[in-house]
Formats: sequence, C-alpha cells, structure tokens
Amino acid sequence: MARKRKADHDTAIAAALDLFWSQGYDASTREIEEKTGLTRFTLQTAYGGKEGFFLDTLDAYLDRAEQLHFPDPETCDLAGLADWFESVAAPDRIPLIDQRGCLAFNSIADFDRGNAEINKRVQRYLRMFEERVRAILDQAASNGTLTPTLSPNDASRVLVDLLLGLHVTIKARVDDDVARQHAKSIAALVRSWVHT
Amino acid sequence: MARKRKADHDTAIAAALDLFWSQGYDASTREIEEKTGLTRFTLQTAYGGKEGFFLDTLDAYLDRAEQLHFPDPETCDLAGLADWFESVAAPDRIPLIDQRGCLAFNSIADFDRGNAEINKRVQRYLRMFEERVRAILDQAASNGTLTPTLSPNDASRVLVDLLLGLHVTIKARVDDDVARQHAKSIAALVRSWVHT
DNA sequence: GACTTTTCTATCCACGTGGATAGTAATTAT
DNA sequence: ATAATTACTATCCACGTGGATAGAAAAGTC
Repeated sequence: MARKRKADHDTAIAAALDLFWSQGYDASTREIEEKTGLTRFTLQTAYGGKEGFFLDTLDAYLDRAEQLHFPDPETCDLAGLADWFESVAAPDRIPLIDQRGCLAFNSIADFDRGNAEINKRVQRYLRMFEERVRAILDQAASNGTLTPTLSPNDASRVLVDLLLGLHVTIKARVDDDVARQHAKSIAALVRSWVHT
Repeated sequence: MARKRKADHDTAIAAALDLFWSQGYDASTREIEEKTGLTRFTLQTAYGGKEGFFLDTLDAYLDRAEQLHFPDPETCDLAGLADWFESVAAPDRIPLIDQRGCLAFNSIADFDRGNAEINKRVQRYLRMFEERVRAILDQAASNGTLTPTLSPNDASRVLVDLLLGLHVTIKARVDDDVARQHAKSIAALVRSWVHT
C-alpha cells in the first residue's frame, strides 16, 4: 500500500511508557516526538491525539503490572504477601519507583473523574489488585492461617489503601529510607495477621 | 499612607482556599481574581505571584487541619481514633471531601519534590498527623489497651499510609459508597488492635 | 515507470498561561 | 489642600500548548 512508519507501535509505546512514567501526562507532544520517534502528525492520525496515545500506553502498563508485578495468589500466601509489600520498596526497586511512582496511580492524580476512559483504567487497576489480595486472604481464611480478628473483606480494603498510601509516601518522600520503613511496617501488619 | 485593598488578606485567603481546594494549583490567575477579589497585580506585588499566594493558602489550610480536623491525643484514645477514621468518610463530610480531597494531599500530586517550599509544607502535614497518631498509640501501649502484636512505630506508619490511601480512594472513587466502606474497614483494623 | 496511498517535514494557528507595565483612582499624613 | 503612597484598570507580552495543514518523500500495486 504505502510507506511504513519509522517507529513501530510497540517500541513507540515502550518509549512512551518511560516518558509518561517519569513526567506524567504533562509530558509535551514535542517531547513525545523526540522520545518515541513518532511525529505529532502520526500521533494525531494513528492514535487520535495525545490522549488516545496515553490511553494505549496506560493499557500497556496495566498489562505489565498484571503479568509481572502484582502478587499471584497461585504462588503467594499471607506471608508471601507481606514479603511482596516489602519488595515494593526494596533497594533494587526503590530507585525506580522513587522517581516515577506508579503510572496508574499518577493518573489518578493527573486526571479528575470526568474522564471516562481514564476512569475505566483506574478502576481496572484497583480491581485487579484488590482481587489478587482478596484471593490470597480468602485462601488464608479457609486455611485457618488468617487471624480471625479481621475479615477478608476488611483486610483487602485496608491493603488496597495501604498500597495507594505507600505510593503517596514514596512520592512525598524526602528521605529515601522513609518509604522502606513504611513498607516494612505494612509487612509487619500483614504478618501480625498470620494465625499460628 | 495610602489606599486600602478592596479585599483583605483573610477573606482573600479564605476564598482562595475554596478555589485551590477544588481545582488544585491549576486554578488560573484569572479565576483567582474573580473568586478572591484580588487583582493579578496585587497577587504579584503583595504575594510574589501565584505560587507565593498558594503557599500562604496552603499554610492556612494546614493551620486549620491542625486545629480542627486532626485527632487530638488529649481527648482521643484508640477507639476514638477508629471513630475518627470513620468520620473522615462520614455522610456529612464525604460530599466535601469527595469533590475536593485534601489540599495538602493534592499538593503532593500537583508538585514534584523539586519545590522546597511545597516540600516543607507537605512534610509538616505528614509529621503533624503522624505525631498525633503516635501519641495516641503510645498512650494505648502504656495503658495496655494496644494489642502487643504490632509496635506503635509500625502502627503509626501504617495509619499514615492508610490516611493517604483513603484520600486516593476518595479521589479515585466512582461509587460514593466505596470510600465509606474503606473508612469502615480501616476503623475495623484499628479496633482489632484494642486489647481486651 | 506511473499511480496510489500513507507517512514525514515544516510551518502555521488559536488558545490559555503567568507575568509586566503605564496610567488612573483612592486614601492618608502633613 | 497638597503630596505621597498604595491599589486598581486596562492592556500588552512572551511562551508553551495541542492541533491543523499543505507539500514532499517513500513504499507499495499495477
């Protein structure tokens, strides 16, 4: 038919992920051009503008979080969940998270709730995480390894808020240690739920 | 000496509080003129521009939070703290919080950590809250009313993250009930710490 | 090689932004 | 009253933004 795009979709999205991740939605279209190799023209014609392109990027991020980052109920029990929270602020991961936070979380801040497309993705993020956590808690409850002082319902909501809160702490941090301490305390909380 | 300002400092700050609260730092200088009665000229000469004015407004917000909103260790025990968390999302308060969140929290999102003046105020907010919570927990620990499964250190960090996380949940909400449920679950957690 | 289709390059645009400035009006000290 | 001081009005400005558009260039089809 016609000429091929200089940069293909996948590498463009990968580069954009990097860019939006560090700068949020405020990254300018000029900078998107530089970093992704796309042109503002292509941005317009192929993705329907900056916002459409951002949505695609956010989708890619969520896919990745689902596959790689979130705790997996298949392999993860209550103690594993505690470790997972600690790993969020682990020395090898914190430099990255430290600077950029979580793209989905940042999007909650960048957009108000008037944007339906963003909303869908924010909800997907929250739902995904809560489901994972709840599955782990339900297993622990039926195992008898969950202390009976707190219902899986309450516990899973608390853990969602704790993940979000940890992200805020990371974003608000001045001292690098703070986030790690908070993650440790969250882990300690989860471990206190392990019924012996 | 000279002419008086049409709008005085206090009412201007009060109006600005309202504006920044609902729109964040993105509120335009034009809108600040409308809502506060100040002129862009006065904004410049008397406050050093938009940012200086915003900082003054944020200070006023923090003062208010400290005096009126935060839980008071003098009158508040562990059970009271649980109630306080629930009250954050209470029916009479949630419509407000729902729409506007917390100005200090929003500022964490609006600015990066490169801004020292904002940082100072964000830190003040976090420190104020953590100190209040820690005082309550320390009292409970020495009372013997705090369950020994979690240290006051860990518990206070967890509660800071929970407050922040609750704010995110409120901001990200689609359904109005969600925030209330989360607040209730947090309250349930705190109550589970009450040693009987 | 001619035609078609799509992307690329290079501008151009309207808009909103925070801020600057010059001239005018109001208020107070003398 | 007059002078001094401050705030107000009304523009003006430079800048960055996302987006639009016209023409050139490249890659297919025939």
